[in-house]
Amino acid sequence: MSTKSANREPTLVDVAKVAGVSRATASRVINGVATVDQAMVKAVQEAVKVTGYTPNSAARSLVSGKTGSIALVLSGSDGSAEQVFGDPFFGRIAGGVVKHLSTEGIHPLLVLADSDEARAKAVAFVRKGGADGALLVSTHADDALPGQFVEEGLPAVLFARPGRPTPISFVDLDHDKGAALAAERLVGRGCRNVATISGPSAVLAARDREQGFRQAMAQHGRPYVPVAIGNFTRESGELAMMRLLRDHPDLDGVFVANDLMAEGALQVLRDHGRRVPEDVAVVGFDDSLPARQAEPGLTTIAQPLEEMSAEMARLLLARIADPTIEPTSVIFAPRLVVRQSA
Amino acid sequence: MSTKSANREPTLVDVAKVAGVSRATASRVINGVATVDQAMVKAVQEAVKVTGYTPNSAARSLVSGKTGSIALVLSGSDGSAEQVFGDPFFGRIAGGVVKHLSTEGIHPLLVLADSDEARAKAVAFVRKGGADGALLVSTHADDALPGQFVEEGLPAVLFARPGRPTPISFVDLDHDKGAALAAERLVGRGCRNVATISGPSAVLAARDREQGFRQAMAQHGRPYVPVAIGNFTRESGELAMMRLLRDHPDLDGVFVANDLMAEGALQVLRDHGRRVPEDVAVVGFDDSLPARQAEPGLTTIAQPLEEMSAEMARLLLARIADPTIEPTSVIFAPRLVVRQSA
DNA sequence: GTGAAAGCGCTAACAC
DNA sequence: GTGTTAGCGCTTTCAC
Repeated sequence: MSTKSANREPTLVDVAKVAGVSRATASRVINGVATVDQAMVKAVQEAVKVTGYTPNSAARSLVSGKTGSIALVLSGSDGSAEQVFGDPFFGRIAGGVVKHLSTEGIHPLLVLADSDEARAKAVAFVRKGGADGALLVSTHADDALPGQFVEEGLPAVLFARPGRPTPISFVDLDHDKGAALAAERLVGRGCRNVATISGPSAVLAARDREQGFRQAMAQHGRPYVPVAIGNFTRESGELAMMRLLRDHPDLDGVFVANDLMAEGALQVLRDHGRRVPEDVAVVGFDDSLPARQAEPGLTTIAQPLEEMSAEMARLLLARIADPTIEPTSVIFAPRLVVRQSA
Repeated sequence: MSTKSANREPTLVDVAKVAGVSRATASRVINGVATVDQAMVKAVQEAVKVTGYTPNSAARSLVSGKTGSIALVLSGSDGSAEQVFGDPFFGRIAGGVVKHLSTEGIHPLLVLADSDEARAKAVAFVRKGGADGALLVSTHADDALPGQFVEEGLPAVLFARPGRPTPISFVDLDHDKGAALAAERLVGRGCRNVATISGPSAVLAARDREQGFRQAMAQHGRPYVPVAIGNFTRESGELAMMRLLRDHPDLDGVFVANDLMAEGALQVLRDHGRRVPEDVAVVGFDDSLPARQAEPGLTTIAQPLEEMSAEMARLLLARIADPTIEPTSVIFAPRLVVRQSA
C-alpha cells in the first residue's frame, strides 16, 4: 500500500540503500572485487539477503556483452532431427551436459542444426550474442559447423574429434583402445575366425573402431579380418551379419561397431541356428540400454558419455572465461563390459 | 581504418542513420507498428539489409522485461536425470519442441528438475526472468511443479494432464481411446482370456490405460480382466508376464501399458513356448523404436509425440503473448499400429 | 577504498 | 505520423 516499492524485483539500488553504500560498491561486492572494505562487504551481503536480490541478467548482458548461457548444438544431416532426438546416445550426452551445467546455475540452449541453413543460423545466433559459446555434437565427420565456429573465433567445444584437423577443443573416446579390448576378448576366448561389422565411413568413430580392431587382430597374428558395413541401425546389422555368414560360414567371433547393429546380428545368428557365444561370440560397442536388455546379454565396450559431456562443458566454460587458452583435447578410456555374448 | 565504426555489431542508430529517420521510427518499423509511412518503412527495411542489423536481445529484454526464450523443464523423481535423458520418449518430445520453436527462431533452455531443490530453482529461474514461460514434462502425477508455476502466475504448459485439478494448459493423449483400440483388436481376433500389464499407479497415463482397457473390455462383455503391475521397464514386464502366466495359464491375449514392458513380455512368452500371436496375442503402447524392432513385430498404440510437443509450444507462446487467455487442453487421438504380435 | 556519472541498445511515453 | 527523451539495471571508468 505504500507509495514507493511496489511488487517489483529488488535491484542494485535497493541493496545499496539498505547497505548504506553506493551502487558501485554494491556491484563490486556482488562481483567479488577484492578492493572493498570488509565492513562494507558484510553490509552488502546482509542487504542482499534481506532484499532477496538477484542480478538482472539482461542488464548485465547489455553492459558486459556476455549472456552467461551456452548453446548445445546438435548438427546432423538434413532432416535428421527426429532420429537424433530419438537416439539415447544424444540423450545421455545432453544429460551429462545439463547435469554439469546445472551445478554452475546455467541452462544450455538446445539448438538443432539439421540443414545448412540451420547451421548458418546457429553460428549467427552465437555471433550475435545469443550464447557465449557452443557445445557441438555432430553426426558426421565432414560437418562444416566446427570450422565455421573456429573461423568466426567463437568459443566452441566438440564431442568427438573434428573430421579435418581444426584448432578446436574436443573430448573423445580412445576408440583404438576399445577395439583392442574387443579383439583381446575374442582372441582370448579362443575364436579363430573373427570378422567385424563396421559403421559408415562418414563417421570417424566407425573408421577408428574398424582400424583399431584390425590393428589389434594383426598383433594377435590375424592380419585378415573380413568386414561388412552397416549404418548403425539394427536392420543394417542384420543385413551385415547375413552377408558375413554367407561369405564366411565358419566364422566364430564378430566385433560389431555399435550395440544396435549387434542386436540385429544377434538375432540373425539365432535365426540361423548359431548359438551365442558357443558357436559365435559377439562384442558390441556403446553399452546402450538395449545392449543391457538384449538376449543373450551383450558383451560390449562402454564409453563414459556422461563424464565426457561434463568435461566438454568444463572446457567450454574455461575457454569462455579465458579466450586465449589453447585448444585442448581430452581422451577418455573405454571399458569392457562382459555379459553373455562373449 | 576509419576512426569511427570499428568492427562492432550494427545498432538501431546505424539503421536510423542510414535510413535517414529517428531511432524511434526505426524501432517502430522493426517491431511492425502499423502507424508508419510506407516510404519510411521501405527506407528502414532497406537500411536493415544494408547494415545487417539484428536486434540486441539483451537490450530488448532489459526494457521489455521479456527474454524471448522459454524453458523446457524435465521434472522427475530424485536423481532420475540419466534415466530421463536415456529415454527416447523424452527425446522425441524434446525434438518436437525444438523443431517447432526453431521455426519461430527461439531455442528452448534445457532445465533439469530432478530434486525439490532443483524444482524450486527452476521456478525461481523463470520468475526472475530467465525465461518467459515453461514447458513442463513430469514423470509423476504428484509432481508439485505445475502447481508452483500456477501459484506464481508464471506461464506454463504441461505434457499430460496434471495429477490434481490445476488451472493450467496441457496436451495429452486420449488414453481411453488407445486402450479401447487395443481391446477391440484383441477381442476382434478372437481372444477369450485377456489380461493386462499396467504401469505404476503414480503415473496417470498408466491408470488411464488400465481403466480405459477394463471399460472397453466390459463393453465387450468381459468384465473381468486380470492385471499385473510393472514399472515401465523391460524387466518389470518380464516379471509381470511370468506372474500372469502362472496365475492364468489359459491366457490368450494381453494388453501391455508400454512397449518396453511388452518386449519383456514377448520374451517370457517365447521362453515359455507360447507362440505369438497364435497362442497369445500382445498389444503394446507407445510405438517406440524398440517396438518396431522387436521380434515378432509388436502391434501397438502410437501417440503423435512430435505433434503433441509442437502444440505444447504453441499453447505456451500464445499464453505468453496474451496472459489473459484461459487454460486450454488439447487431447490427441492415438492410432493402432498393426504388426505381427496381434 | 568509495562514489558520481556515463552509457550498453532498446522501447515507450510524450510532445510536436 | 515522427522525433525527442527518459529510463530499463547494471558495470566501469574516472575523480576524489
